[in-house]
Amino acid sequence: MYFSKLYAPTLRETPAEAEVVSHQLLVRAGFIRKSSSGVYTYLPMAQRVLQKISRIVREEMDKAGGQEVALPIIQSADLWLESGRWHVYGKELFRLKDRHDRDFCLGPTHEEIITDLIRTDVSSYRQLPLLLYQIQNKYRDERRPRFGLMRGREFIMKDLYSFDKDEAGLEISYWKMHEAYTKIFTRCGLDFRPVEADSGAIGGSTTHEFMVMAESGEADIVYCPECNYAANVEIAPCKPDDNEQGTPLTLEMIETPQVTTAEMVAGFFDLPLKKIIKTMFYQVGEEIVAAIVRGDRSINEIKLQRLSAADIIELASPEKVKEITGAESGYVGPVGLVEKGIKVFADEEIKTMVNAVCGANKAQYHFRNVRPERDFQVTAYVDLRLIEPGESCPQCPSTLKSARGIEVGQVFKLGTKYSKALNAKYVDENGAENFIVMGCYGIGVSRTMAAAVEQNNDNEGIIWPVAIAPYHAVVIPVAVNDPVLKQAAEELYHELEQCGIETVIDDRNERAGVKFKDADLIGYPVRLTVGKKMLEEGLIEVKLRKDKVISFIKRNDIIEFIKDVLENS
RNA sequence: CGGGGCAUAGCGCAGCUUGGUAGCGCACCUGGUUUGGGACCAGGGGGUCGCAGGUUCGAAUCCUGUUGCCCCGACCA
Repeated sequence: MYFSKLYAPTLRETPAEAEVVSHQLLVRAGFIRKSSSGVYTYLPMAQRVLQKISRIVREEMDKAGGQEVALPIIQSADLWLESGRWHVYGKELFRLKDRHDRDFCLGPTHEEIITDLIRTDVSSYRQLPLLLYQIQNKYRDERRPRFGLMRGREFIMKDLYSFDKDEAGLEISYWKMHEAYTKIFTRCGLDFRPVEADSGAIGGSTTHEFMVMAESGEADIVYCPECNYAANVEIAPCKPDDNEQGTPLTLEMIETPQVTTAEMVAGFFDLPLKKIIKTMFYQVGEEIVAAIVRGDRSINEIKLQRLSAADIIELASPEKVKEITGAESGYVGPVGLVEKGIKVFADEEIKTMVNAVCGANKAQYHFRNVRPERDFQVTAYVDLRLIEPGESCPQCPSTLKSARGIEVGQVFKLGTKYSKALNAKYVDENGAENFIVMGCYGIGVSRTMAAAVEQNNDNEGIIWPVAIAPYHAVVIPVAVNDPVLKQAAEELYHELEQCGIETVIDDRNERAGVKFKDADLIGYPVRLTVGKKMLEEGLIEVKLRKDKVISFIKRNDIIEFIKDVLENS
């Protein structure tokens, strides 16, 4: 490709609205432009990257037995009413009406559509397992689109749905996909981890999220450096720490003016934070429940939520807290709550606390020498806290580290949720009807592109992994008005192209500095400069984007050299 | 959805407080000089100042409304 013809308008300045580095660089390097909030146009460079990612995804899906389909983006409300999600999906569903005033939506995901498809055409166990996938635009009217491609309202996603006759079959499909995902992200050249995660509103038991490791990621994860354990902090199980024991003393109420936070309480009583009991109230549907953890811990709301059937839990309003306890938050505690009919969920660590301190449910007072069970009742002891780095790995004796990740894929076991809702059954070997057992497996293709940039960049620009780079190499003739140099660059360019090395030749009548800057910004893995050394000694200057080293290779050896570099990257 | 901010040329911004008919840098076009890390000189094109009302002799500037966009939070495959 001749750069002079390439539609890749680069920008010297960073657009003001771009916050994260992937957004800034993709805009600056001429890959994307914003159309409206959370909606982007992909320019030729981005399109090439997306197609490379898609191609890798397709190859691995096909290898795993998947078959590609194309599903409607405009979906009738009827199916969504049938599955019940028309009302529960909420405002994130892009809804529209046709000229007859009938309801439709733009597909945010395709469980309804695909289940509808197979329920009419799949009727026998002989047709199972079946793996169908699609790579298409998805639509979600995000409350707050942000971070460029990372959280858009229109985005490209691969979804594969598996249909099995039973749980055992689903188990096989699930791990097949897990393996395929591992291959996909490995081939894309990304540093990633599959992590155990919360299955959220979609339901189902097991789920893994595939996280590209990057500081800018939205997900907090913990992982073990020794074994393969990794989990989203939302679900990472915690082992209770041993509490300091001692002779139980008598409960006392102490006046504690203006002492409200756990840190202040600890300071006031001259005790470590771990001797404090922290009490939080949550609104769970119509009910208010209390959750208690040690002062040095945080409550994991996901774990709390899993204890109830409610979809949403949120911190109770200060008014509610006062109404129930008679005190302001800061002076609340678990004593007497169960007697008032309030459920109290205590973290497992609470159980063995001795001579602890908690709010007295009376303004300006705390209790000290509190002991669970002697001084207050709990509804249940459960794992309720947020894990912290440095805690021990659940699988091995090592300690966990923390990291942040960008979720680029997830694998879910759906079970029979949708087949039951939409009545998708098959007849088994014994002639009995059963619901089809489903799984769904998504990869954010456009998000993967952004994640790749997020993980691979420096001050100068993007550093594309070879497998998904828009082009492999750029040839820079240092002066295009020197006919000999220009000719040499042209020949090199054509030879590279003929060898299947995707190349851009920067034939613009620009100073070399401009071309170098753009090459770094765009992030071609290999840069070939044709300059004085070519004319004088027959040497081509080679620089790899990912490192600083410049080497000179004989013109005759250059093709083999580049091939070698690309294959080993 | 709560809180905050912004909207002036393709991009980044100034002008607004104190109304007088729009400017800077980059980009773009023409000519010339340059040519290994975002060159220089000269000339040029491009904006109903987000939109709609209002105040005023006169509004980018003041007032009201409205739309879009961004950030923080809540929420989320």
